[in-house]
Amino acid sequence: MMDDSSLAKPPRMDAWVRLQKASTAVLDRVEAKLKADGYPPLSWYDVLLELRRADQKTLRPVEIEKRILLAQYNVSRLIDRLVAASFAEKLKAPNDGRGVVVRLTSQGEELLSRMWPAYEAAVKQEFSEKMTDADADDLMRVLGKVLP
Amino acid sequence: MMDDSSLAKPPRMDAWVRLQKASTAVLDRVEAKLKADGYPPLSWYDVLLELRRADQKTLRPVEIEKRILLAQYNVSRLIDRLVAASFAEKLKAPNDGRGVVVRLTSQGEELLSRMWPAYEAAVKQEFSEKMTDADADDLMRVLGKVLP
DNA sequence: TACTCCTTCATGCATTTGCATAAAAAACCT
DNA sequence: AGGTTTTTTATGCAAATGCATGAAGGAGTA
Repeated sequence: MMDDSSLAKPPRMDAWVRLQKASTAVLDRVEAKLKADGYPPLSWYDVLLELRRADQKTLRPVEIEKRILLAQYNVSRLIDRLVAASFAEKLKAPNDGRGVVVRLTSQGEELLSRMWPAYEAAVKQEFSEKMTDADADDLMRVLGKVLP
Repeated sequence: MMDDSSLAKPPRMDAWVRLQKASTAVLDRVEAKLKADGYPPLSWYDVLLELRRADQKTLRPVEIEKRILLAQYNVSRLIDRLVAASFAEKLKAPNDGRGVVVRLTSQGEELLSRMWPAYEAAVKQEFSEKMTDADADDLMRVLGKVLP
């Protein structure tokens, strides 16, 4: 992940490499646990959670795209999968002939409730348990600097 | 990415969410820059770099699998793509009839050299520049706790 | 040796992603 | 109003990924 041509220690490049390794390692393990328990991918959870938080439990796809980190065409297809699984429904957007509106269904809410304990437990075991609150604050502070 | 059912602040769950968002956001931007300059994905760079570091610039696929974070079948196919692009070559492994050995080619080395400045610049702009060395040390320390 | 088990690597098939583009309505001109 | 640009969403096709499985050699053991 990095060159070693410069002999002076480049702590920020090391940090970059570790950031990528650590985050994907932990994410892989958390997703693996959820899948082992029969749950869908975390991206499903993320979208449904945004819907639950939203006014009327309803969002435009564009809004979903802004909140989670997915390309437009991926959001479009993820929504279709959620609809096919009855966790959300698609309605015509009022006041905008192009648009669509996605609404959380009761089955979607039920999935969120059922999934949360497993999700929380997995994150706890793979992540939270291994650090202190002060560590978490450090992460929040530093990572806040690189966000959009 | 998280529930809000508990009112007490859960700083470590927030940190988990931010870790995922920040790392994918920055990675996306770095990869986008590299692609815009006509370079292959970072996973190619990662493998070639491991090869360059290795004895004889040669590694078994299993070793690659351990060093980077990819499933066995993905490593197998990534290697095939590298070979097809002449950045690496596959040879029969000595002393192991099953095995294969992957060796960096001169074109692979050349790609590494050419790609490094673009890669470093992108990481600098999207990541390093936004924090201090002390911040990077904090990241190293905390993320080190959650690694394998 | 013969048997079983493990490791290493590849691959067919289904799902997901990326890329380019299309279609349709809105928004913004002049 | 008429014309151009932008926004919103979907989709065909190619590439990549995940999953299950297979093939073939190595390792251990009786």
